[in-house]
Amino acid sequence: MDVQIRESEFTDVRQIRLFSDMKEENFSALMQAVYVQNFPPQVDLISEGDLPDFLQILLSGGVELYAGWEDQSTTMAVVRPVSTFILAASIKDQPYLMSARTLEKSRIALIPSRDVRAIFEADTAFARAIVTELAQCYRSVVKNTKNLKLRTSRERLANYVLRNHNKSGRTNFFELPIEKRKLASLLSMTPENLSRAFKALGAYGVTVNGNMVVIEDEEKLVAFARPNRLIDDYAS
Amino acid sequence: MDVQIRESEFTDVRQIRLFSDMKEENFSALMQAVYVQNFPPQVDLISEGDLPDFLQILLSGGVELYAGWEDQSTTMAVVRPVSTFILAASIKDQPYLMSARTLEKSRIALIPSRDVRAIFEADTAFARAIVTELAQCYRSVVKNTKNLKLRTSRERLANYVLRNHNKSGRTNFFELPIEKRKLASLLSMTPENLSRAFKALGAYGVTVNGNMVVIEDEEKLVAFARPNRLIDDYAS
DNA sequence: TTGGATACTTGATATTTATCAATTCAGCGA
DNA sequence: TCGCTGAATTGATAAATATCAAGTATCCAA
Repeated sequence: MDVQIRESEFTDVRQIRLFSDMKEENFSALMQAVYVQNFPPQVDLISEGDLPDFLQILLSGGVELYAGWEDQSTTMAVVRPVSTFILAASIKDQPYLMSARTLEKSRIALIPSRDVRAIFEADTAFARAIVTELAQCYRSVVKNTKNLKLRTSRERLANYVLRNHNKSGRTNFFELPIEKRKLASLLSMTPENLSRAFKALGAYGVTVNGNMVVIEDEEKLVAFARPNRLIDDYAS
Repeated sequence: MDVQIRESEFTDVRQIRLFSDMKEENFSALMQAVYVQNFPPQVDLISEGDLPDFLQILLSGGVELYAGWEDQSTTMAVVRPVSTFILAASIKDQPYLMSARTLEKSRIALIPSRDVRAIFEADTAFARAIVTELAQCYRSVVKNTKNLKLRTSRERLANYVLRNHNKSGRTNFFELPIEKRKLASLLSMTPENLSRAFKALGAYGVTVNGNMVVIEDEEKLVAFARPNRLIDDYAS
């Protein structure tokens, strides 16, 4: 089952912020402990409540983070390569607050949490990178909370469209990276409501055909969405 | 305006997790840079979007963290002594995502962010403590997101009541620590809706009189609220 | 103690969002 | 290519939540 990490993936991992400044010897030590697995779509990787044995790094594919309560479930985030997930639980050695499953065929590197914590003690650059990464994660969740608390579902969708529009190079179209029902859950709405919200954005020059979203009049959409850097800017 | 930090406060600060394991010399160095200010109620301490000059430590009183978008505003959290706030922004040297104002007469210690970052480099125990603290903050916000996305406003209120009930030693009553309209905003509802939600909890043995909340039948309330450790447990 | 400001409550109504049911559509394996 | 399955859409309705408009209670300062 387990496979060797590929040379190109080794380089990819080295380049993500969390590892880029580490001493070579410490990075090598971590990579010694790594093992890589391939997963088909829709496979559960971790379950909320479990204890974190591994820090996971998504090398290719896509992962959904979701959470449940009673008989409900909601999509919390979507992880794209190359990036780590469930860092906070690994560091604190506390139970996961979210579950994770693959969205597509995915390759994932696993580093024993124990090793992460060990190297953290030994490598100041790594420690600093972890702090930066955690602060970044924290800020992302705060932005998401503001998005949820201050906007209606239509406004959330409009800003989601704008963010993806920018991410995909400001061409006037982009492809939805996830199923609509997952997008609905991510934006805290029902699929029916999402469908109607997309229709409503027609008035601001947005048309949808399957996964394809076309922005015909960015200005109009911006006027409606009123994006804000303290909510929608992922970088800061 | 500025005043000296008191001996007892010095001890209080030393005891919070963030500082408890630091080397004595580094802690002293940080405390050299500290200055303390007294604020009346309803004073703005920081504004979202500003750059973080200081790490702030609430010594006594209470602070509200809030955020706005367009002409709306929402209470994001309430900070109680002794604890730090806006740590993530200070560490990342990025603009605040939230504003802060005093709820009551408060004493606040301010440490220049620069000094915090300097000592962070020098003291491993401090670095580790910051990581733990940030991971904790991150997990709190994730729990809050789950609370928002998975529960109705009544369920959020019921669980809020239970959490405060537990915090206040499981006597069958407690006093609301903030105004109802702030509580409403914290729980993402209108004051009118909060008022009605409290009434609805009457069916589960909750009665409210001014700030006093009485829990007559904990079991009934628990059956309705269905608290969950991955949402409502602040410790883990 | 008294007046005024402000919070809180209550009722009526509007808006937003969810639910339920019925199609329609799209992808995929036989 | 057909037919199956699950996703997406659409319409009708219900529930949750917000808004608006009075009123009532509470707190604080003169």
